[in-house]
Amino acid sequence: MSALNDRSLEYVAKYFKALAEPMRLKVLNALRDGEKNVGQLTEISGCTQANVSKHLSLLSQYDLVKRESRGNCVFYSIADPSIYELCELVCGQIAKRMIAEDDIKMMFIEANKLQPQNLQLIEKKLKTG
Amino acid sequence: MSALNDRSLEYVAKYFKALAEPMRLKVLNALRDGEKNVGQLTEISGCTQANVSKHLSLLSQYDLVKRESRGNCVFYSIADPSIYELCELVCGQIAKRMIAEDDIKMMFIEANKLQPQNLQLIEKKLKTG
DNA sequence: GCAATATATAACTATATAGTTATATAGTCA
DNA sequence: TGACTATATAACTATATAGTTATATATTGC
Repeated sequence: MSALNDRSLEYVAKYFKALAEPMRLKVLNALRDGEKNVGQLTEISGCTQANVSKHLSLLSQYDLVKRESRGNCVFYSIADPSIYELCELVCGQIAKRMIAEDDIKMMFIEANKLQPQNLQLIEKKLKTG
Repeated sequence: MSALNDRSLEYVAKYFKALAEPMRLKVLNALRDGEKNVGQLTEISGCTQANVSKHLSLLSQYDLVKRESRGNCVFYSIADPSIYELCELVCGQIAKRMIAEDDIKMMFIEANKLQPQNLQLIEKKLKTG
């Protein structure tokens, strides 16, 4: 990434964007333990089949998943396991942050003698900064 | 990422989203060789100062950059160099793909005895799949 | 205090896209 | 062939956000 031109930056950005969706991450996560068909992924994801298909189409477009139709079904699988490295890197950083957040929460609770039920308020406070 | 709940997935997705913008990648790239102030980043990015400030604010929110105001200026720097690992991973995958694309282009040109000027048509074709 | 500079924010527009429902397409089995 | 199942797509709505211009907020030096 020493001398990336604008076109390359757009390409990289689009790649990150493909991973920047909770539902798509959920699908990719579901494919960790092997291929699944659209029906299974629909059930796991908890949203409509149409939506899952659209996400799979996008993931396919970026070569993040492989598509193979067998009989009546279409099976999807991870195209390149190295995307999990990406996720792990991100998760590592986020884990640190979550722990930090939890620390803040604990301190907040201590300091204000709050009931755990009031955590929602704190969450809100943390979100808005 | 073995048992990520929905909240965690959202968190990871948001993190990727912070990196899913060409302009933000440009800024991060500009910070590779050390801190820069907003004015410098504005010049490098080629967009308005307001826009750069907004992007920096977002990057700051995700702890991707550090903020330090000295005198009249505000200097930003990379908070955690490991984001470049992420980018490198992505770039590696994209590089493969770009080369593949170029190969297709060459074959296409050969096969159709096209003039290089007609590359736009091919680009379009490749985009639409 | 006042002018000048640097950065941040508010208000707005335009665009992209996640999600929905309804429908089309393709494969299976009688 | 026709009913049935599985997947993909079209059309639409709602929402998020990148970018803009104009303005507010600091900070410096006079």
